[in-house]
Amino acid sequence: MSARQDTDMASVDMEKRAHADHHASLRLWLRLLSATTRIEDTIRQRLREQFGITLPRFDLMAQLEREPQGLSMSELSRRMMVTGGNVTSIVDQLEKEQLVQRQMQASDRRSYTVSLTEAGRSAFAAMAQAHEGWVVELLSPLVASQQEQLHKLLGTLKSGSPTNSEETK
Amino acid sequence: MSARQDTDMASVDMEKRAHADHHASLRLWLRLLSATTRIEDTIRQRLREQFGITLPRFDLMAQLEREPQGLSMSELSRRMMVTGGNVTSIVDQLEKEQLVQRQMQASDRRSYTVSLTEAGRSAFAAMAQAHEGWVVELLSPLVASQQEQLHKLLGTLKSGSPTNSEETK
DNA sequence: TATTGTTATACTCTATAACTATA
DNA sequence: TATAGTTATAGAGTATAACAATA
Repeated sequence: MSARQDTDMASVDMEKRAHADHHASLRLWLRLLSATTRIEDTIRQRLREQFGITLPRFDLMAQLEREPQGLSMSELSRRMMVTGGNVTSIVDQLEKEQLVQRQMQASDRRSYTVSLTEAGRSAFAAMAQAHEGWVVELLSPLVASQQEQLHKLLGTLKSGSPTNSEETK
Repeated sequence: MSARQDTDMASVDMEKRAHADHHASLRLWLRLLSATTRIEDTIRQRLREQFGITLPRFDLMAQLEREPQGLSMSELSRRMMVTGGNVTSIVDQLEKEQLVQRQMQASDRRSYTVSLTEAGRSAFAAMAQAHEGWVVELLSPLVASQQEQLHKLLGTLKSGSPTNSEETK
């Protein structure tokens, strides 16, 4: 067998392997998407039914709960990765229900600080507890060691595709 | 050490363990959600920029591509897990762009068969190829064996939480 | 000029419900 | 009556862009 032939065969094998891997990646992605969507939809539905709240509103409250001193609108916008107008609308709704409050900033009169009210804090505590229970329930098909494994694998993915072969800009 | 004490200590340990596990589950869920959302948003954005198509439209075409003989509106509705009116609207748009076609059913005049047109098939082929490349790229931080592992773990999750301890109805 | 936040608008996706035609 | 599909409507979530107030 010549080196030439070896190279040809190897390249054919690599091509086959690449195709198989591509299909495996696609199957993995579809499974990742459907598993996540199923859980997310369940949580969304239960939040609506049991607490009359939507996921973005819950998420905004969760951001505020982690920052007792409050956050500016622009910081909320950045953390929730949505544009400013949307944050205004969510905060408007939550403020109407007296779950959050806007407070003037002495230092910069353009800017507000948004924080949970006392009612908001206790409402969020109840929701967060239920939410955690649902998550535990929905992930329960995996035992603790499997969950740990999954957590690690997803951590590798989280970083944002560092082996990106596309143009950077 | 009495049996009584053993029981107490064990139950305290179990409680601690349960709390730790709950927080681990929550962290896992947040990581699962953010990883999936990041990939989904990237794909959604590229589909829009490069092909002027939305994810639901792409998904509908993907369903049809797998069934060359076509699908009824109600079957599409079932598979895409959205209500009928939405399928009508998506099919309307795709039909206007001549990517899919409605064909009368001889057997039941209430029902249509929707299938890809020739243009739809070739347009979808181009999109699907790009899509697969993006998925491969976005999952590339994980090597093949890790992807396989992830696929298995998600398979356990996929079934729909069989250890569901909540009321069934 | 740049930044913070609001307002106005538009679009997609979704669900519900009333409707038409056919079975 | 029940089913297949359409239409109308409403609401959530999102983005863009114009705007006012302040820096």
